[in-house]
Amino acid sequence: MATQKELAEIAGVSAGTVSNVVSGSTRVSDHTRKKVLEAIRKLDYRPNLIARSLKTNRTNTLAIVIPEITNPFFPKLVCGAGLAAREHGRFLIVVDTDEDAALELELISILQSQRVDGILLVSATGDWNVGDNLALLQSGPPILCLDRVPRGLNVDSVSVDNRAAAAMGVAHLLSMGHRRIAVITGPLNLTHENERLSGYRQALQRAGIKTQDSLIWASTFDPRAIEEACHKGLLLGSDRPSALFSTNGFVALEALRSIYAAGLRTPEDIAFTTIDEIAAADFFQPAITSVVQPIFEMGYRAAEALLERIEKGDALGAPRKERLSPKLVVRASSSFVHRAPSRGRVSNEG
Amino acid sequence: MATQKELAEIAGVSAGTVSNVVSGSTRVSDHTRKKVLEAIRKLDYRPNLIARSLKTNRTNTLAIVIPEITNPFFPKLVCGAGLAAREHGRFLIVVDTDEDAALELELISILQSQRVDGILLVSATGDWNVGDNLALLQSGPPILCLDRVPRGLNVDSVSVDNRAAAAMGVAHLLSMGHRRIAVITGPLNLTHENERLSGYRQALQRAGIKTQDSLIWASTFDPRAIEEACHKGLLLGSDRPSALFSTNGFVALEALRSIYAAGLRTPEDIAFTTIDEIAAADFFQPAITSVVQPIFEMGYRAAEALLERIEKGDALGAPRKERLSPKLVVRASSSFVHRAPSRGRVSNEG
DNA sequence: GTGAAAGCGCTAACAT
DNA sequence: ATGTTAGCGCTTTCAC
Repeated sequence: MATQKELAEIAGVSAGTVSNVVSGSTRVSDHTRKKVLEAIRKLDYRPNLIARSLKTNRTNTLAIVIPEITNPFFPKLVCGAGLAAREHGRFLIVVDTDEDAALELELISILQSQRVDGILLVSATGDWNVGDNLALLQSGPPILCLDRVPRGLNVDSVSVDNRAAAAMGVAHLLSMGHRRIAVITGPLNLTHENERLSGYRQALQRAGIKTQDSLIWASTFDPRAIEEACHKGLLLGSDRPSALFSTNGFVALEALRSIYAAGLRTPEDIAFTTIDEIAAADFFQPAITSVVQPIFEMGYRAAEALLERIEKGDALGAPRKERLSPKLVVRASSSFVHRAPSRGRVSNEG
Repeated sequence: MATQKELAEIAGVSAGTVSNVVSGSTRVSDHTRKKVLEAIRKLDYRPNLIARSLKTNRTNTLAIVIPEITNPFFPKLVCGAGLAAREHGRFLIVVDTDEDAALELELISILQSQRVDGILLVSATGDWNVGDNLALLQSGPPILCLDRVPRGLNVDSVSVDNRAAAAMGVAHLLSMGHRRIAVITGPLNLTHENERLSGYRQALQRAGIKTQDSLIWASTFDPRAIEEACHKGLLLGSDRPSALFSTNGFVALEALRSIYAAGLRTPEDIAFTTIDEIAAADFFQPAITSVVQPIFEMGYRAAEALLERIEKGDALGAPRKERLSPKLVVRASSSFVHRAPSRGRVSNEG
């Protein structure tokens, strides 16, 4: 691949002048510019950004690190961040950690070594105080946590008010007349899942209802674990909760699978509400009530905030924790249906 | 951020020795190694990959360029490619073009300037002969086209046998007794969509059935366009096709929306089969018959093939066109149901 | 307006 | 085994 030096020779000018044409920093006469552009065309010249970055100490690149690209939640986040990055003339690269904390650490380290200008992190790690990796993150280009805000990482963050989101959904179920409401969560070592569980407790407490451990189904992102938790919970028979609240879309889809597999219907046998819209949501009959997060906006806003931090650095002051508001979309799955105790039943019919 | 020079000073050795410790190329005595490692820890040193790449002329990075990260098809591709890249010690970055040909070109150009070692391209551009951008792609790091194989880009490619995939699906509908089969496609300027249409024609021809233009619903990736095409086609009343074949998962989901919105059922009112599994497929009642592509494997194989090209270069010979085989998964939506002509009806009931 | 030259951080060939 | 040095391709003073 051609270099500026080669261009300079062909165009009969100095390398510095070529650089001025390419990056447009200094004024160049129309005549020489033309000659240089001609040479560029002839040699298929592409500026070597590696060399430029080494010199200028910036890459014009932002990275977003996500745990699981196949979970439809994250692509939406990426889209928002991508738009903001582009609007600010930056390039956004996406990296997938496969929900693996060790891989996440390695990839972040590479990105830092790559000298990206900043990193948007949706961490698979709930607590960065564990281990001695924290120092690595504190030095280097700015990191902003989005969606998930791990403990021990004192950086900017943009996330949804998770506690309010859950409280909102559970309060809605309460308002529909439900009193025996179960919650199913993802891994509780993740702060946002924890916050959502706490929102569930809060809503019940405000309604004067005592939380029961048997109604808190703490699970993981493993479909089998979710199925197991649901199966156990749904087997309660006439003691079965009248409503189930899921703390995220991935778990929700698996939970619905279990509910249907058990031959139960929403909302007749068990009412259902979840945080996040589930995939192909409009095909569900009846439609699923959801607490909707502004995912795209969260990505967009996060990239904006990260860029501000990059530009201003410490002048921006201490880490800024931004929270966006979710909103409730009421549909049919959360209704209250009077139920005779005897109706409770579990089957494996498809 | 610390440099090797600074490390050298602290450790009381030369910069070259530090480099040897960091990159492990030459043997270093345990004693000096220890001193250097100590300094690395103390200064939070992260090697500057920019500088390394400038020197070594490789970045250890592969890029995958996809048209639309929110379409669940592409994340699966990314996963496969990511695994292969990791297994070969490379870093994979993902870039989204938003199905925009101009943006795609710009992003590829940046990646080339970034000197990634190779690019996996799922192009939004059907024909690279148009315009004068071809030269840009031919020079620079190797590109491999996957899934979609645009015209005019003479590079390695890995894709599915699209013609066979469509022929397989349509042949299945024929075997179920359907004779009047419509097809709905994405944009036909994309070669893979074209190949699939051609597979549809082939299957009908083999069965001795003449294709009718009114049964070929050429659409785009715009949901409204798909809806319109379906609406028009489904309005045919008693003349309505007895089966609909969709050439991809995105279109399929929108088509099903239209079918249901028209108050029709699969397969009773219109049988349905599609290439690709649709999102939340197992929730559809009856389940949707699909021609399934080996998406993950395609991504994996593509990254492998690209790496071979990177290692061996022209020694590998002319561009290699690899085709993977799809397979048919028969479910309930494709059955044949005898239909009284009068049953045809269109409504807007939800 | 243009050219000459230094240097970004690193690797690798060579010298010791 | 370790130090010295040149140079990757670019930007950016500083002269002219």
